[in-house]
Amino acid sequence: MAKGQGLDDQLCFALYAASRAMTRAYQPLLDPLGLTYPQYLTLLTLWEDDGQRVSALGERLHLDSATLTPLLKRLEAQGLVTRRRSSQDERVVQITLTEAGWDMRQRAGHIPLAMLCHTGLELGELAALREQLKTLTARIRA
Amino acid sequence: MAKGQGLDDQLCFALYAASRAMTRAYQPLLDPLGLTYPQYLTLLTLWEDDGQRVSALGERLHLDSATLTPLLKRLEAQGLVTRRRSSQDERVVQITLTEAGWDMRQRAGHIPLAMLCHTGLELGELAALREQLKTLTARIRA
DNA sequence: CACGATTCAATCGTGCGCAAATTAATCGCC
DNA sequence: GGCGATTAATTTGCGCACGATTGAATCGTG
Repeated sequence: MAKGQGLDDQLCFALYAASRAMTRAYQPLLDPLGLTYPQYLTLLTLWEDDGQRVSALGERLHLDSATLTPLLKRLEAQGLVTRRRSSQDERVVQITLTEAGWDMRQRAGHIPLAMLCHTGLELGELAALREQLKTLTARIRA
Repeated sequence: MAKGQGLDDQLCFALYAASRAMTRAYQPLLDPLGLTYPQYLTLLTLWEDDGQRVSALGERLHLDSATLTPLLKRLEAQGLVTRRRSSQDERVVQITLTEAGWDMRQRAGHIPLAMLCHTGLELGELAALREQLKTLTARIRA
């Protein structure tokens, strides 16, 4: 049996397992807000930069419109965002936070710190791991 | 604006993005074999330990039977595994690799090294990152 | 101005991922 | 042996992800 071929030797499985564990860890915090994990990430993006078009959100989150369109419709149905065609360019749909969408920012404000505690990582460890993952992601995508 | 609240500050997003980037990177290698990424991980598990029951696979992969049952049916439809009820306990379904399932191990044998090259990581870096992710996963699940 | 190429979002089809409900078999305890 | 509790897998329903296609608006070039 060649070495490095087992499930537990694979970085890909460690990533896959960690990512799903992380998603599950967020769920008890997001459920009371009526949000899913990708919806929360989408709101994080909008809180940083409101009024983005769908394609810009997609570039930021690395999701395509086939994923975002229905997700944004669900956020709209919850009254958190509005979807409006640009008058300058009718192809473009701009996503804008509603009052409730901005309010959600406060309601979700405790989540990052709660998750930081949950991971049990020092701030420095967290930053180091995050940067390693970003580097890895950039290399993989290249 | 509070610090540590932005999308790019979140470890969760770095993990989420890295995991999906990794999955996409495997795809060109798996497509010719007719496998998806979770199917490949499932086969890795079976190559290590053939004849496992569905619940054992689930514990190994941290997937529940609602995910595995249809996935395993698709692997069975491709002729890579057989699903058979245990005669000792009719509730249990045992998953066994077929000849084609074992052959696939050779056909997929180049993938780990190819992906290692693709990440551009040294063996030591990879092992370190992998162990950090495992530790993180264990802490999150605790 | 015309018209092919491009861009943008939406749609369609497939395969996860997981909570909740279901069905069938086994276990435990009397 | 009988019967409620438990266990194993399946099914159902929903929300991502993503490749591929579509349809509409805009751009670019002649």
